Amino acid sequence: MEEKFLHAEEPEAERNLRFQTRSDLNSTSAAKSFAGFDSAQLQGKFTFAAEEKLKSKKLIEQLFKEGKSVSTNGFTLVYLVQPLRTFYPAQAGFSVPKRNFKHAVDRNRVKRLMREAYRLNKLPFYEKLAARQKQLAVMFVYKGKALPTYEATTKAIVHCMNRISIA
RNA sequence: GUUGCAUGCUGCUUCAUCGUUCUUUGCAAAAAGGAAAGGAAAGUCCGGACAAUACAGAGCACCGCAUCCCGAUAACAUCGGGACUUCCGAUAAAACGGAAUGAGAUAGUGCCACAGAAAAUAACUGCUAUUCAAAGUCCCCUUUAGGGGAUUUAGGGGUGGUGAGGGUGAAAACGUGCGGUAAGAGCGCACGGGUAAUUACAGAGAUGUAUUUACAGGGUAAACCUUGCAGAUUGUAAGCCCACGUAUAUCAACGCUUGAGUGCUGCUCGCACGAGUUGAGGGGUUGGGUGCAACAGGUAGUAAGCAAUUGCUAUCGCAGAUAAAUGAUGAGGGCUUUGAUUUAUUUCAGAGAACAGAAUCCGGCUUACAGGCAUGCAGCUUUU
Repeated sequence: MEEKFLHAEEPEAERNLRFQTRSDLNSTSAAKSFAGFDSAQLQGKFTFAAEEKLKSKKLIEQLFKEGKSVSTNGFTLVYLVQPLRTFYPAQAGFSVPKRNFKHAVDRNRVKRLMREAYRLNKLPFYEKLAARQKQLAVMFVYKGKALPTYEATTKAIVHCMNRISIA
């Protein structure tokens, strides 16, 4: 991936400098730049690496404060256009409120289903974002009260991702 | 054989595809290999380890505990062995078995559903004394309408006395008998029972037996509370380190060789260093590492002990996330169950799989739990 980035065109790299944060510059980790993203690399790979997860507490707070949302069938997708410290076009998190599921076992089950659905269906979403040179912070929240099935979850997640409109 | 209850153990499995976290090999990358939730990980109710802060002593508050003896343990409110009290079961009575039986209801306050007159001390009702009115009966006087006296009352009103008769309740003011009284009452007496204390004896002790004295006291302390005993507070988001960042933003105090402060120390003295130090406030980071996975450690054997448990030997390395990994999907095999089928749990088809997810770590306790296995008890049934 390192080499691929070095081959990237000069003007495009320059243009994307604004996506890099100060900490990126300090660590001089060029691999973390969004500029190096190439969807062809991920073709046929359904990974979900640590860098694709939404982990920063600050960012999550900002997301819920300023983000827009789309929902289907109890699944809500909160998203925010925001420069990230990764070369992936998006970072995703999954959440299930304690209110509807009392036991941790059930919450974990729903989160795992959502993560699986996202992992297997994220590629078209990534390509769409990469084409427009945008990075997105994304959080899926399940607000239903019954345990969803695998099929229903997949359907809803894909539907949510398709409905997002990026200015 | 079957059903139920109790206790203990167990807590489906294999493969494929695509992933996640940690880790090993590797300079690195790519890649390959290895490991990855529980008996309760839960509740957070106790006890510790670890850490920071505080600490002369005493008291208050708060929180917890509650029969006795011995033992186990790092420790405990836990565990083991034995004993006592109370209650329940069992029995003719015991023996025996079981128990969320365990300071105080005689310090005080509160509460006691439904029913019942009434749930704690009074009222109602009843009983009873007296009185007023009324009515009846009898007698007397004047007279034909009244007056006076006596006496009576399952009825009415007033003033007292009385306490458990009211049969409802989980529980009704010690029980039975005699006396006593206007009527009654532990008001008195006899016998019996209860509570508290004294003394004696038995016992290691809880306690038991006897004696004497006093008392009348419904239950509830898992309602507050009282007594005794024990306890510093906080909680791994503790704490430590690094990075980032501001050092002359600003304000205050003390000090600049007449010595602020720092180090040594628990403190004082003393010695050394010595020009800044401390506080407020503002700004920045809200990242990474460590804590943090080797132990009161697991497994097996063996020895000691009634047991809890402990010693010794061998062997194993067994989660470490942080918006939080340990997964998703598919197929098969066992298991349970339903329907059909068969000589046959033989075959076919469908359905189901509990409670529940590490968050610093251990020892307990409590609560939840489908199915399976083992043991014990009880009921029913079959055979002998």
